[in-house]
Amino acid sequence: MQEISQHIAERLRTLRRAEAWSLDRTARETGVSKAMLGQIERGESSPTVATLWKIASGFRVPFSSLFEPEAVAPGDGAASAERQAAPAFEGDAAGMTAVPLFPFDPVLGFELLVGTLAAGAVSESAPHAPGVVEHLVVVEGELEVRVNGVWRHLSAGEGLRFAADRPHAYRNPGQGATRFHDVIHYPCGTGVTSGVTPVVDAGEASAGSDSSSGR
Amino acid sequence: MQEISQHIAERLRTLRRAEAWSLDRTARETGVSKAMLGQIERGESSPTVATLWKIASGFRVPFSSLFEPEAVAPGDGAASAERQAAPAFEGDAAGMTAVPLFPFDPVLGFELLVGTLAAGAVSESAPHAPGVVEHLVVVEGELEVRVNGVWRHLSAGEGLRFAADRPHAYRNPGQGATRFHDVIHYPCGTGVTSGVTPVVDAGEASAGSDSSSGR
DNA sequence: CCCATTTGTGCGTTATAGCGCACAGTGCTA
DNA sequence: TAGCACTGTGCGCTATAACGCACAAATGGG
Repeated sequence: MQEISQHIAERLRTLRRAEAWSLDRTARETGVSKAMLGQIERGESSPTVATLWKIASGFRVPFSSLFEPEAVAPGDGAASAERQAAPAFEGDAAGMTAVPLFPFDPVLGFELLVGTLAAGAVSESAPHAPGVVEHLVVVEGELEVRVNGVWRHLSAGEGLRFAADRPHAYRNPGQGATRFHDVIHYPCGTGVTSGVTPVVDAGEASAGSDSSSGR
Repeated sequence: MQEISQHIAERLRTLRRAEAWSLDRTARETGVSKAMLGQIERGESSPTVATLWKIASGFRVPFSSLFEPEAVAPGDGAASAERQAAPAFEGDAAGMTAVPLFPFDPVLGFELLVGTLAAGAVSESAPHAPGVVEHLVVVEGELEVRVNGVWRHLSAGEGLRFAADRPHAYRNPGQGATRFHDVIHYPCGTGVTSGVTPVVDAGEASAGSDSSSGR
């Protein structure tokens, strides 16, 4: 039985637990037989897309959420609200620093870096994995970004969105250092260490971790 | 035949066209038979999850992308790289401004706002839709954010991640205005206008809307 | 306690997914 | 032209999804 089916099994159990529905009730709400629901939950069957659609409809959740990791529960985010300190200094030979303020979040599929570039410095960036998108916002100073061979100029407060999966570069044309925020989004299912095999967004959903309270 | 299967049919055709693969080649790459691939493309069959997994593996795309709208192609982002100007002024009675620098992007499921708060001002925020997560980064000044009844203090350069689907508030305890970036992520399948029925991200599934589930 | 109802599982049957294979159509080459 | 390789489709067979039903165990009420 494949990993994807294990994930769906777990997801269905979670949904059912959350609603406190019996298999019987779930069958009535989803239009999928009780026996089949049981098979799916035990990972004994690989349901068709049509069946999964019925299930999602019955639970009134987005279809894609059947394949997602446990969403950040309303309480969890607040409970684990983390104050990110100003990042420690970290630089490279090109006069460029790029320090994570919010590390890669596999659920949201993004990270936010604080970058700095010394006056006159140029920094080349190798392509990220396919599908990676960056949004830059200049906080202080001047910044130019080369995308598709074209240098684009950004002043403080200005931003630029571009596909980061091809070579690009940064340079600081100003007299002083520049500081910017770099929001990097990775395609769903990939992360900083991108793999090329399809992954269930669950990532490390090893289950068993919440056998108690629902949401 | 259901709409979901139509969507997957289209998605498979798109993937195959993009790679310029024949059914035969695709069968070899994915391990799914040529005949079955043909059935799926013609919407004559509702594939199981296991089969879809094989297909995604063969095309080396994230599993979830089979259900997503046309992803931004690697080239498109660069071609459509947009320079975002510093936002025009826009304020409210509480001394708070929140102006989009990058408007909501349905593919990435996020938006980035530039917020300002006058010295001493307090601004309450109603809960966003369930699952919405915010990341704040203070660019200039001091900012405090109330999450779960607890005020957290942030200085310039510091950040905070929190679930935004419950009441929260901002206030500026400093002597001067504060400026911050607000990165808002919406759960996949939802956006600024959230829906609770299962939707293929590609389209508008018509379904009775019963938002009492709170998911 | 007994009884009725509910719960989840297993089984056999039905429906359909998934397959290998044959075949008609197409394009290329000698 | 004929021969060959490739392409997508249809068909019949096999495997499995999905089902209804029976049943043992659990639960709750009188």
